[in-house]
Amino acid sequence: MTTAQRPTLEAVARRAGVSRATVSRVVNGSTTVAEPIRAAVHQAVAELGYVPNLAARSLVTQRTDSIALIMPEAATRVFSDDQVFPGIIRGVSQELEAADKQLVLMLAGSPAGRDRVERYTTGRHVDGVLFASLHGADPLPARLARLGIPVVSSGRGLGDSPVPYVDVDHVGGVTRAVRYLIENGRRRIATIAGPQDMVAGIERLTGYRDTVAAAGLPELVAYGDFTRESGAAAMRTLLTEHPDLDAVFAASDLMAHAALRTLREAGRRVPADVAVIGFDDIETAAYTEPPLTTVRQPILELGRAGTRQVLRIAAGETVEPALILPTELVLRASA
Amino acid sequence: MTTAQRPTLEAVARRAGVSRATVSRVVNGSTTVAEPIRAAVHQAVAELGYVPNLAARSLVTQRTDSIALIMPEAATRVFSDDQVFPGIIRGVSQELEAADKQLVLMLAGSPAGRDRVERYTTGRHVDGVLFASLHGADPLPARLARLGIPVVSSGRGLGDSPVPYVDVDHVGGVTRAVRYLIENGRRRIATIAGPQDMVAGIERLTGYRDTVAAAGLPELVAYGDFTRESGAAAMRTLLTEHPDLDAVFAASDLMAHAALRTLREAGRRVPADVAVIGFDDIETAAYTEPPLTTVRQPILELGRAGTRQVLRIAAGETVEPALILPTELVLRASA
DNA sequence: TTGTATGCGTTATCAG
DNA sequence: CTGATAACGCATACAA
Repeated sequence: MTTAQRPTLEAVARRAGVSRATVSRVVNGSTTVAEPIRAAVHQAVAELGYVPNLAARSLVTQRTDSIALIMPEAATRVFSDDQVFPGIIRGVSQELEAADKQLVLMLAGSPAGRDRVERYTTGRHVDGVLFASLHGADPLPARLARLGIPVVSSGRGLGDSPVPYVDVDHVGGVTRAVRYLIENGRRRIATIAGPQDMVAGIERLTGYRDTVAAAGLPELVAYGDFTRESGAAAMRTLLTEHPDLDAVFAASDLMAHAALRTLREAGRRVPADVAVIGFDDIETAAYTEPPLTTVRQPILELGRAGTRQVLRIAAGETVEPALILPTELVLRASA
Repeated sequence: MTTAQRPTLEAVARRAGVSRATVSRVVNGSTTVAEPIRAAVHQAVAELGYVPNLAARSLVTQRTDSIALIMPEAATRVFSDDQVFPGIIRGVSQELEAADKQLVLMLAGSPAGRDRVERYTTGRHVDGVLFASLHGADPLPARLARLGIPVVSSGRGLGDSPVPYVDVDHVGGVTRAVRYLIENGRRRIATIAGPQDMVAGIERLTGYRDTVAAAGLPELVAYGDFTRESGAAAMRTLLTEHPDLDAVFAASDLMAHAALRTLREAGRRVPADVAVIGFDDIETAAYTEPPLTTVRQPILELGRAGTRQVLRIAAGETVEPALILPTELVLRASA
């Protein structure tokens, strides 16, 4: 069933009494076609319900008008209640819509997924590739770039790769947050760090370390992986090891949210006893109890900027090897 | 730059000293190839870094090995902090990964976006289409189906369309929730209804209406659009119009979350003064203050089931016109 | 301005 | 089991 034989250029040409080439010109908006002929072709197209076969077109034009967004991350992780990935997707989507390109979303958590991604992109099914949420020193971006595929990374990867990237100012944001805590008299400032195989995790920890060290304060560190569960566990650890802490900087809002609850369960008042600052400024941050003071990163813009870079490379332009977007401390009630 | 001329079947064939046909057989895993030749071809493929051109393959096979997920919804809406869309994407993604197909995500909020979607899908760039979050009586699914494109809707659309769908048991879930409130002595039960241009909004309201009516209780209704802001506004309206209400059923967890906060701001204790039940069971529900009692819908499974149906249709099988997944009342502290 | 002819890279049909 | 060869549907250089 299905597959009601679709009309081809040839069919339209016969119906309109012209050649295939002419139909092709009309369909692609060439201006060098006489008005009456153009009208006849348009009518034939409408009558037959002709739609160009994109595979055939790609074959000759060498373009697909679609861009891949690759997240080397299990789907589970990408779509937890973390707003970061959705935000990036949204930014990418906006920018592609403006450019009239299609978004091909590829989650590459498993090894099989990574294979698929590689086959698909190297198979020239997309005009460019945007990576997001790189772990460790992933060799895939550089490999694709070497094959001549336009590729950009949204959020820097580990190691030095020749792939252009867009990222936010992690260190700057964290520094402002920790300084704010210090200025408000906090002296036992702990941190719930993010995963240390990601630049975001590493740099946010660096920002914390440098700032407390500069103030002559001790380092109180526990590790999480940006999720709520890991944040709760890390907060419990911190409370056990450093019961006298008076502030916590969490490397993600989800971990901060969990810390808030864990602190309350432990009988600590926020911010009276312990001040809490997060990182991200996801929507939920305004609805926690108390509302969360946090470092806002321009997630949407991260996706948009990355996409613009890919499109520019695909168009043959050259782009800046790095683009850093600003972060900002958003004051609410938790610190 | 870029475009380092990619090797073709032809090149591999020359290098291996065989014909194109043979290379094609090896690449596609045909068993009718002598072992030494197969080895030679594999080596040539590896040496040249050959990757099949997917457009060319599609052109002849009439398949693309990719499925489109269409959300007729502005990106802003899809990726707010609502967990529903991400959950569906995740389910679809899992199922497609298992089937070794690619996911093409299409947000079609704007009219231009809808055009793109139509061109792209009718252009045979995908083997099938899954719709999610239909508004009103969207004619697009039926139109695509008429063109012979395998299409399924995840979440039913309004009006009677011949398109197969997968949905959850909205009415059943809401009925259980409202009955639970009644059994616990609540008598002034209000609802914050969802958008009435969506089946999910309509049916959840219906479930509420039927259940309170059957118990001889009054209908106290305010409307929202599933978002937090709309939930807060609706809650304020309800408090003004029915200050004596003792329970609220909100048609989404986000609206329930906002209701929780609005009630607290109004000096009402939850659940002592007012019981609150939501719908969805997003992750945040377990972290609200107090933790939210809610109707869980199997979001992930909604995506997975829909995807399986599309794949089956694309494989030439016929599928059930409707598939209804169960919902479940999850008791926490808010009711 | 329009038509003709060719090629894009594969797969599939047929002989051999 | 392998190799020619013909589609697949379109865009474009070139000719008219």
